[in-house]
Amino acid sequence: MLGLNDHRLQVLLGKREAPPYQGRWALPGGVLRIDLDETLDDGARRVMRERLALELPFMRQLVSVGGKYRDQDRSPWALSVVYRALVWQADVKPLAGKRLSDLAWRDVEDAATDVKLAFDHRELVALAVEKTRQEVAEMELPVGFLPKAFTLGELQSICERILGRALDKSSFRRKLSDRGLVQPIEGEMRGGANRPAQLFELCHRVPPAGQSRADTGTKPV
Amino acid sequence: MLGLNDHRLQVLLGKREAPPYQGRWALPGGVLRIDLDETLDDGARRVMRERLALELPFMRQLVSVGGKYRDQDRSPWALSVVYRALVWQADVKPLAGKRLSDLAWRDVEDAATDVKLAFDHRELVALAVEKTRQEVAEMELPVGFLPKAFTLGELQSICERILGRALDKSSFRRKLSDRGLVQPIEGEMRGGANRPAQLFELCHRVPPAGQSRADTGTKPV
DNA sequence: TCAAAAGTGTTAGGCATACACCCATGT
DNA sequence: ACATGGGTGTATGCCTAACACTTTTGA
Repeated sequence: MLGLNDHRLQVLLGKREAPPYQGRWALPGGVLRIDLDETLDDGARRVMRERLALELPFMRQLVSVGGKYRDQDRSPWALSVVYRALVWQADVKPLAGKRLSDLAWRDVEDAATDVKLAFDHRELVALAVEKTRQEVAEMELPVGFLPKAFTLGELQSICERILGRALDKSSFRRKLSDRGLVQPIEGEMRGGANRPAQLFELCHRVPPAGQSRADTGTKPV
Repeated sequence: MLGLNDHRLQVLLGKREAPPYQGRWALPGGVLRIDLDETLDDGARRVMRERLALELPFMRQLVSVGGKYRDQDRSPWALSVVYRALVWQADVKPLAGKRLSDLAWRDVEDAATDVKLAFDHRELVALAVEKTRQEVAEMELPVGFLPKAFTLGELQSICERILGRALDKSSFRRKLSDRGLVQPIEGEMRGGANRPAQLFELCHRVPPAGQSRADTGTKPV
């Protein structure tokens, strides 16, 4: 669970109440319920719903890890399917139920280098951050993470916070329009203390029949 | 299991003897043995070893799929962790044991569009091919798939067969040397019916401390 | 009038494609 | 001699980072 606030990208960690790794920070998770979950994705959504009372549209399976010694105090073999979610921290009121004594947002840079996390969760955090940044760098916009309407400045700021670095305004906007990812709405707004900004929304249509950008790996010879 | 022959990239399919999907072609698989497999990767290796009597160095987990109705004739819930392997067809003598009545190599283009494959295996084939091609296009060389020594012509031919399209010789070689992926060996060879070719091997060292190519997503501002 | 953010245009350089060209060997 | 594949150089064009510039509002 990666969360964005006004400043930076963070990851939600919980402190484990019981062994293994008692007292260590870990990624929150849950167990699959074959009576409730029709698919893996369903299970991931259910766990998030139970924990956060929130419907998460932008979840993505990252990897599965499993092994004999993964959780040997409780089971002879354990398999975890790792999902990533993206949320606004402001939208979320996570509650430390279950087996966690505490919950906290932690900077991703921190967590990805903290060798004291439980299990292999440090690597998992690093993987999630890397994948997410790669997606944003390639302009796969974090759908479901965006409001219905946003200004280009806001969008850029979101991407910058996820990437952890500044972007060039002009290049950013050209890329957006070249690939036809967003379109203006007719109600402009956002006039805080300066020039008002045009509002945009996502284009969910297929790239409009033309050519522009296929990118299915089919490069010319 | 993707296999390369002198001409093209193919995928190994088996014909199912029993329901579900009796008589349909499917990707060969096996069940995890928590008494034998210490990790998921171990399990994947063991299944391949049992089926092909071959140690496969270049396996990669692609995705996990699971659901209530995935294999409902045999189990109320089924989870599959999908791996991809790359092999030389010539090195492999697969035998149709277990629950398969037949085995065959099939062109990947074919299989990835054949709606009659069992389960969701058409999508899985398409995914495996896409990922593999993307790796090759980005010059993540198929390690373990290459002989210890090879000529640049051979390497290019391998990549071309995987990608299913021709590559430019000059660009291909420049990319290799720019990124320091291969290095020449001092014993040259391969003089069939024309000029002999220098033999190369992979560089497994980290990019030699300099800068050249970091590519951890850290682009300049 | 000034600050601050929106919005647009231009330039320079890196990278990859495409192509042209020589080299060495067996037939 | 010539066909075949090895090996190398070069130019064109695209994409993008970098930056300069104008516009519009509130204070």
